[in-house]
Amino acid sequence: MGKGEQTRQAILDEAFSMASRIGVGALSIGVLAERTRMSKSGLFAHFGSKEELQLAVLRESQARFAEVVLRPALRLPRGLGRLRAMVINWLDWTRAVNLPGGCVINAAALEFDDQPGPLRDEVKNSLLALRRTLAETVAKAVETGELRPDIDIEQFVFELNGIYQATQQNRRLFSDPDADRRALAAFDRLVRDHAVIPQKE
Amino acid sequence: MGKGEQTRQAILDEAFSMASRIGVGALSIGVLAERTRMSKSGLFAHFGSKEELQLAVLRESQARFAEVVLRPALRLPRGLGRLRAMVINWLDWTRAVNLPGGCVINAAALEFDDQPGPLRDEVKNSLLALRRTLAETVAKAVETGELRPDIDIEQFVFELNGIYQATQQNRRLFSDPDADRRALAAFDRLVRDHAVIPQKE
DNA sequence: GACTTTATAGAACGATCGTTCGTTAGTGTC
DNA sequence: GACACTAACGAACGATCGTTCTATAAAGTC
Repeated sequence: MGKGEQTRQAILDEAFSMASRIGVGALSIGVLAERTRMSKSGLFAHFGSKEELQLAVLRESQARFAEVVLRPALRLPRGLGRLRAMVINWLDWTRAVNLPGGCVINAAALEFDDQPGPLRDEVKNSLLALRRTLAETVAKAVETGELRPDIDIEQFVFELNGIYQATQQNRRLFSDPDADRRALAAFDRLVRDHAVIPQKE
Repeated sequence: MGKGEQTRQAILDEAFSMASRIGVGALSIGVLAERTRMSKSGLFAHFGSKEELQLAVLRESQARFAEVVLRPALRLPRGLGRLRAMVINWLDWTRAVNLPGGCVINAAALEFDDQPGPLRDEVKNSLLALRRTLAETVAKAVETGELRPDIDIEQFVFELNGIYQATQQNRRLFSDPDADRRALAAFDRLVRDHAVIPQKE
């Protein structure tokens, strides 16, 4: 890795953590330069524009997500176990990757959802990709015979996302110590309602 | 209503709609003055500080929410019907109140969840109040004998919030026409799983 | 070690930020 | 019609914004 690539990565690291706290939109080149002990212009040269920097942060986030959440889960045998692992990784991946301020992309989704442009597109594609992966994982739990073949997979993913969002809000805004437990309870109910063998409780 | 109060309200209207699109944090006094055809200083005088303006927007949002979502539902007889009405009002209250960019407070929750200060506190209190109202409404559906007496009400509200968040993301970011249907499906499943008489499908 | 390429710094740009000040215009009261 | 009070303005403040230059220092290549 050349010198340039190295500092670029260092900048990105700092930008990543900063964006997690204040949002991608509120990133400032001046402040970022201060934190990385560089000149504004020196830092700027690595990206060419603020928007490009923001995009880089979003891509960085996506890459780490794939590394920390998806990859480990996809190494497990397909089926409910893999799905469950993926969801659990997802629920607290921001801890695993040292993101003090929560998922950058998820926050950006609300920030840019009605501001057309490259940033919004990047966010959209990221989240769309995640949904596809989740959908495939659910589909495979159908193939293994653990989930019913007639389930609405889109609906299933929709509800998974709901669980994630609710968990994040409880954890981050309300510091709720029960957030994890609630998330798992919701997930279990979701699975139970779509399992092949209906289990009375 | 005096002249001052009148323009203050006009400013707030514009700020409200603007904040819904770009976020409370990105509000700018200069831009806001332009849009309301006032001078920056004239506008500024009504609030004294930017933060006070932002707080006013959050309070405005809370007031409208109570008016449009809670009040109509609370006039219905207590029980599942009221709960359902409340949730339905909640799900698209931003349309009813002409908020092109989605709920201001909900967006602010993600924006400020790790930035301590008055804004965060205001958001937190708003959402906490909503949760309390929802919890009471659920509790009354237990009293009427429609929901089981042993249910975990906090968990129920947790999942309601998940449904809301998922619906908003599907609608706003992905322009999903099925968002409403999915939300109702999730709500019905939630109710069914906690109803007094377990209904096989 | 000379040479080319890359990386960083420094200074300045015009624009916008939130805020302050002094002043003018408008409104309501006696 | 004089008076007090409120509402709005215009100009300016210092700070910061993203960006563009030009120049210097470092790294990589032969």
